[in-house]
Amino acid sequence: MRIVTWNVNSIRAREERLAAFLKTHAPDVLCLQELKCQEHEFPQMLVQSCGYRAVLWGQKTYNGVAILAKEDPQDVTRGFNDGGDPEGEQARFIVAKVRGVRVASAYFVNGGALGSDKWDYKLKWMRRLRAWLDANVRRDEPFALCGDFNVAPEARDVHAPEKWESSVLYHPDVRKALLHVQDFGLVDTFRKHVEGNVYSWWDYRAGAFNKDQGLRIDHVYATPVLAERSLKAEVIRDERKGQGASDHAPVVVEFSD
DNA sequence: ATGGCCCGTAGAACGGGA
Repeated sequence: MRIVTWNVNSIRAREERLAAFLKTHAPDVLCLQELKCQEHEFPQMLVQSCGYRAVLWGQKTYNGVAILAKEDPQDVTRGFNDGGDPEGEQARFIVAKVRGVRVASAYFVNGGALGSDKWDYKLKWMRRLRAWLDANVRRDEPFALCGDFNVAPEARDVHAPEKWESSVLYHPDVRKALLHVQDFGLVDTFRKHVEGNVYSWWDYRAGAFNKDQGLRIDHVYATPVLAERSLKAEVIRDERKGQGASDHAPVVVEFSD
């Protein structure tokens, strides 16, 4: 069972690439982030013509998450439903069950600038995620937390750690917040299989991709019972190449059935 | 060379991303 996470940076701008990706890589589960569209604008017909079913939580302009699978995703829930967003929760979290595995597609908060309101919201959102895990996931069930975490966990996940330490993606405080999420009992499955400097996001500017100046911020974390089934992991770097690419590349982790 | 882009919403630049 191949699970993929991919921040598409607008689903409508990525329709051709999405169809080609589904045909070429045929994942069993594809978690998408940053749809940037409302539910009625999502390309359901295209997805179905590729042999997939999609469940999603859309939002106008910003955010938006989806889970695609070859069969209908089951037991779908959207958001934390914890009352943590008085003005309405942002579309950043969707969970569904596919072939016995519960999968979450999460779009963590970026965080703007250090010390900003968005930064505070990011850290708070991650604490809410941990609380959601505590209340909704059993440590002995096969569960995968997939998505754009907007956090690079370790120095080897950052092309220039000393420079990025003062950014919202790699600041010590946000790494600590991620560890608190992980301490629920989740394994960074990618690092079971790949050592060294491998990235999943590169800035559009400055030829960052060609210079491989990236960060690994897209992840597939799993409960131990699922993580022990992981067989291999890779970043599909080809998807970041050429015209019309998202600034994120898909991350694939393959599990035994 | 320490800056370089892309997307959606606009209906021109601007907010936002990372």
